[in-house]
Amino acid sequence: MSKGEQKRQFIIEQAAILFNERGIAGTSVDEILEVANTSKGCFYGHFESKDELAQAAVDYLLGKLNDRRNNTVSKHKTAIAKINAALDNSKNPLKSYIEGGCPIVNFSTETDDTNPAIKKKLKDMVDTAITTYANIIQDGISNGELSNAINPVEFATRMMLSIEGGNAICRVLNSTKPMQIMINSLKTELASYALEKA
Amino acid sequence: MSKGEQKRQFIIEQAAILFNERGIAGTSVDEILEVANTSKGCFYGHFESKDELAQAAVDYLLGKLNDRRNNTVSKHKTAIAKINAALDNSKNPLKSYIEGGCPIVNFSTETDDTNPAIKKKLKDMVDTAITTYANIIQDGISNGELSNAINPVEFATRMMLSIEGGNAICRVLNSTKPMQIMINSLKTELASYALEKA
DNA sequence: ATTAAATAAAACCATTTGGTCTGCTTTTAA
DNA sequence: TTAAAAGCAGACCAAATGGTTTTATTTAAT
Repeated sequence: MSKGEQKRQFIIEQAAILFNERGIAGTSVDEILEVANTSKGCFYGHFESKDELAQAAVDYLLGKLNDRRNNTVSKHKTAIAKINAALDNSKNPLKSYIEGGCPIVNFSTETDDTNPAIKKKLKDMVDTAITTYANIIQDGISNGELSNAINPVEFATRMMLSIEGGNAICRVLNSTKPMQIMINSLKTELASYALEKA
Repeated sequence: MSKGEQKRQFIIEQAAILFNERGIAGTSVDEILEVANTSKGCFYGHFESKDELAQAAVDYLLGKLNDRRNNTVSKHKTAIAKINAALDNSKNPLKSYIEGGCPIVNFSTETDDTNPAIKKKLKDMVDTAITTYANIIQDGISNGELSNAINPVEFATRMMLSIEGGNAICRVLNSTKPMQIMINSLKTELASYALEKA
């Protein structure tokens, strides 16, 4: 990676934090320059506009989410272990591995009516996540780990909803408890579908 | 209500829609003047600053939420009917009775790091809602409608999480299905705690 | 009819916004 | 080693921002 590419990447990463914390409209280019330790000349040498940076920053954050999920899931063998581990990824919404919390819920409101390109990125991300979880559960049914009484898409959807809701609510309440309650509940429910090993 | 008070209220209501849709930082005073059909002289006659209006707009939106919940809940007699009706209030996140969707999740991100006064309002609102739902369930247990196997606070918390998550996810996906799936699931779960009438 | 409140219109201000341009410095590849 | 390319700092800009004030007109209550 050339020096320029490094700088560009650094700007993206630093801006992503601000965008994720305060929103895109709520973050000025000057603030970005400050945290990225750079100048306007440099900035506009790398990006055509603030919006181009916003797109890149969202890509970066969603990519991080994606990597983390794939990584987590691939570390485990059984469907239950995979889902449980995925849930645990969201254990602490107040101190997330992504500064500022989950970008899906963070950007959804702001971009819903104003930035269709980013909205599309978020949609794809949610679709991918739900599909991933549903497939894991479906595999679990197929190989006899889980009862076919569980509905994969339904469970995956509820899981996604709860995680995102948990992110928002926990931040508002300044407490991780709601998320913990919800994770435990989903884990218990999932375990109840486990079949005895024949 | 005097004419001036009417105008002030009208400005609040119109601004609330914009704030709720695009965020506070994402809405300019000039845009507000336009939708409220008024002038700066009039605006600053009623509000000291944009922030004062933002506070008032959030109060207005949360008040609407509160009224709706109280109204819904009081219309029904049994705990199950009350909770089910409350859930149905969020049935269609894409066409909510509050334009722009649920203000809790809409404002939570933007104000979390930037506006402690509004953050506090949101927190109080969430606390109130969870407590209300938990009390309804507790009453249901007390009067023999529900099994004491249900944990009121836990159920109320998960309910709140799911509703808010549903609001965000449905808007991202441009579909009401996730919310419907979740509502049905919670209704079924709640029904499973119903005791036979002796 | 009188008076006070409400409103519109517009000029005005300081600051901030996103963005451009010039020119100096550093990389980098031949 | 050196020249071209890339990177970068900072002055600069026009437009928009939030906010203020003045002046004049309209409306509503007494």
